[in-house]
Amino acid sequence: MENKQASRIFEALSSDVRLDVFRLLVRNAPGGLVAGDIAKLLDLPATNLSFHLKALVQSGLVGVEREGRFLRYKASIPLMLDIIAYLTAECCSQNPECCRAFRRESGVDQRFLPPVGEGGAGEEPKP
Amino acid sequence: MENKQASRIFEALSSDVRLDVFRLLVRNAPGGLVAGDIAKLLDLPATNLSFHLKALVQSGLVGVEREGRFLRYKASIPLMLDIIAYLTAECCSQNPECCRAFRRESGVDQRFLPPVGEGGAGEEPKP
DNA sequence: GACAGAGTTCAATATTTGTTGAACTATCGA
DNA sequence: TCGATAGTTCAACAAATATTGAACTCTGTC
Repeated sequence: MENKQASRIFEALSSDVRLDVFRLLVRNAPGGLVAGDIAKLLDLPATNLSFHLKALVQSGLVGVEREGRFLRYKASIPLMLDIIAYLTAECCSQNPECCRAFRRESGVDQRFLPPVGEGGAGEEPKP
Repeated sequence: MENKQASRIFEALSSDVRLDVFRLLVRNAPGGLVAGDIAKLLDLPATNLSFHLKALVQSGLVGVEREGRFLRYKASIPLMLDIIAYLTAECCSQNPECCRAFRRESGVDQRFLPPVGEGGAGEEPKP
C-alpha cells in the first residue's frame, strides 16, 4: 500500500454521504446493492449518489458491475482490511506491550488487525 | 461513534501529509513526538505542519500537550480503534462465514477488529 | 529585561469538493 | 419500435482545502 493510494482511500471515506454508502455496502457484503436500493435506503438524490459512488469506485473501495439495467455496487472487503493494516502498521513499535493493552481495552475484534510487533501487513520499516 | 465524527476523522486522514504524520505518531505511540521532530522526520515546513497538526487535533485523532517550550503530539490509539470498529461494523452481516473468510485471508491482525456477527464495537443495528 | 528558539496565526491565492436540475445513455418490456 | 425505468454526465455555483511567507506569541536562557 502506498501513501498516495491510502490517502485517496481515506478521502473516499471523508464525506458523510460516502461513509454511509460504504458502511451500507460493508453490511451488505458480499452480495452488494444496486444503486436504486442505496438511494432508497439512504434517501439520496440519484445525481448526488452517482457522484459519490464514482468517487468510491475510483478509490477502489467499491466495485461495480452491470446487472441487466441495474448497476450493482459491492464493497471491497480485502482493500478495507489493507487500509486498516496500513493505518495501524507498527503501532507502538517501541512498546509492543502497550499496544496489546490498547487493543484489549478496545471493543474491536482483534481479528481485523495486524500482529503486534510485526509492522502490520507487510509494511516497510519506520524511517 | 456518530457518522459526522467518523467522516471528520477520515477527512483528517485524507491528506497524504496528515496520513504520514498520523502514522508516524502511531509508530511512536504512546510517547508521541514534539512538532520539531515531526517536521524534521517528514521534511515539512513548520507552517504547513502546524496547519495539518491542527486538523488532526481537532479531529480527536491526535492529542497535544505543552512540554517546556515544545509541544508534544500523541496519536489517540483508542479513537483509531473506534473508527476501525465503526468502519467494519456488521461486516457481511448476512453471511458471517464469508466475513470470517475475508479476515483470515487478509494480513490483518485479527485483534484489531470487532467480533463477527456482533455488529462491531457496540454499533447500532442496520436500517 | 532582551534575545533566540519553537511553534502558531494571518492574509492571499490556487485548487478541489459537494450539490442541484437539466439533459443524456442504455436496457428492458409491450 | 416506443415508452418507461435505471443511472450517468454536464454546467454552474457555493463552499472548503492546501500551501506559502510574513508577522506574531510564548517559553526558557543569558
